[in-house]
Amino acid sequence: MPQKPTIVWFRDDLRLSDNPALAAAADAGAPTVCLYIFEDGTPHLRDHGGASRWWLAQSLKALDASLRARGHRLVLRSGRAEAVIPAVVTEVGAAKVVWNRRYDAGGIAVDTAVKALLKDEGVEATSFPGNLLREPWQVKSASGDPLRVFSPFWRAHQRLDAIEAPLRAPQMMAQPAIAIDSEALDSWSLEPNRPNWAAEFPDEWTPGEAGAQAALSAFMEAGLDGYADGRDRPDRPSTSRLSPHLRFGEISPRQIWHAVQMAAGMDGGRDVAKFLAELGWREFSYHLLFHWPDLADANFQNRFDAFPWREDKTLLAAWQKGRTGYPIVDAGMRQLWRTGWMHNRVRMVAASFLVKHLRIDWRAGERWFWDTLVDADPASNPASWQWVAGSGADAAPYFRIFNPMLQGAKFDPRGDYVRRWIPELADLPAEVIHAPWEASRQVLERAGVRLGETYPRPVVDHDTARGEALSALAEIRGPAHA
DNA sequence: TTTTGAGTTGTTCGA
DNA sequence: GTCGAACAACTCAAA
Repeated sequence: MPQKPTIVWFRDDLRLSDNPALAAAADAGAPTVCLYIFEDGTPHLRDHGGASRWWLAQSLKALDASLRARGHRLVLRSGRAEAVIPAVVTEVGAAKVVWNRRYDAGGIAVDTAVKALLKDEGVEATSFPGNLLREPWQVKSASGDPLRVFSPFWRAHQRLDAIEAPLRAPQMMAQPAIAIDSEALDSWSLEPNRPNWAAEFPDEWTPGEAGAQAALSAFMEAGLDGYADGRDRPDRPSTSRLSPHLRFGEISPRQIWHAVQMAAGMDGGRDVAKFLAELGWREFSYHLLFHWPDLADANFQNRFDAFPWREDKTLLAAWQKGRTGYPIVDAGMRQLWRTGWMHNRVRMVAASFLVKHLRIDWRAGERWFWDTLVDADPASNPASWQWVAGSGADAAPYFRIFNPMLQGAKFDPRGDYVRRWIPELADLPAEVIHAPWEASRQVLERAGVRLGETYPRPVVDHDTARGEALSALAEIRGPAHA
């Protein structure tokens, strides 16, 4: 009598190494069925955005290829997990289902319901921690409460037990005896066509576990040294670009943590500490999402419920298309559209511009990023938008309004980043490239720039917009009301 | 128990 | 030119 199979339910953990659910299944020696469910359309779950759908398609192909190299395959199904899981359990006669946890309210609700359904059927269901360094509820203040400020959170996080070493990919996984139907990936229409706006994505990215490991190695070779300062420079390749790999769990934070610690020796150093703190921000975002489940919908500070946001479709569209007339903002928005990613420093400037200069609700920006970022993350995206808006935990001071010209001059001093993404400004000298409207007529003419024709004039005046933002913020000043 | 100081990412103004 | 102060309100931990 062969052992009954175990179903490994893959979600945002599309990797074989350091995958606790997969390792547990393999160690138990039962035949392993590797399953992915496309759950879009499930109520209270957030559907993938467009760029995420592209990445997901590539990542599923990569995972399937790795499994096939081991004589396995990835079984694809779509629909609601509460229906799909019991159906597959019946089809294969599984005795057990395992998965790695997720932390958004909708996902938790689905997983809890699935677990209950399986229990009723006498099928074992076990979830594992695999996608964070620590479970969100493990980090607490001295009084046992969740933390709302990053620094105390990160200190408390680091005071806990050492981070365990990552798990190896399973050597052996027994095959199920029967063939299992799989849907065709193409039938999900994850990849765009007419137009194929992702045409340039493959030049930028290698989704999948091998691509993630390669990105980590490349970063440790070239980017980690000098990271503390270099990470602010969008004109340089000095960030890890691991975010989409982490988003889909092609690499675990624990693998990154250990690789970087190993490379740095025990004492670390400023660059390593700064980089690991970025993992800390991801942990903090999940901590917030777990304890405040409506993070993507509701102002963390409810006094912002009274903020006089502007509904202006024209301005929102100008921002989305990279046509605000502020080069650093537009370069970022165009990088986002073309590559599915934007440098972190520019994200802050572009987000601040939408929220403060245009006074458009941060949720509109959050949704745009959700749709266009390959790393669109259910925790980091809303947490960071709220941080920029000033409505979030650990709020930025309300008076912190990024000046796009100063930010450009400081972090893209030669203008190379702007030139790369806004070719119509490529011939402008560095002195005026972050404020073309201040250039003389001759300089503009020599560079072939006609403001209002080849490149927009600023959609708002910085000083005016700043003043208006400050008075709008003054309106909602004062203690938060319960 | 109360107090104190610091808190990812900034800008402007006036001396 | 440089430099420090000012720009809220609140959380958290150390003293």
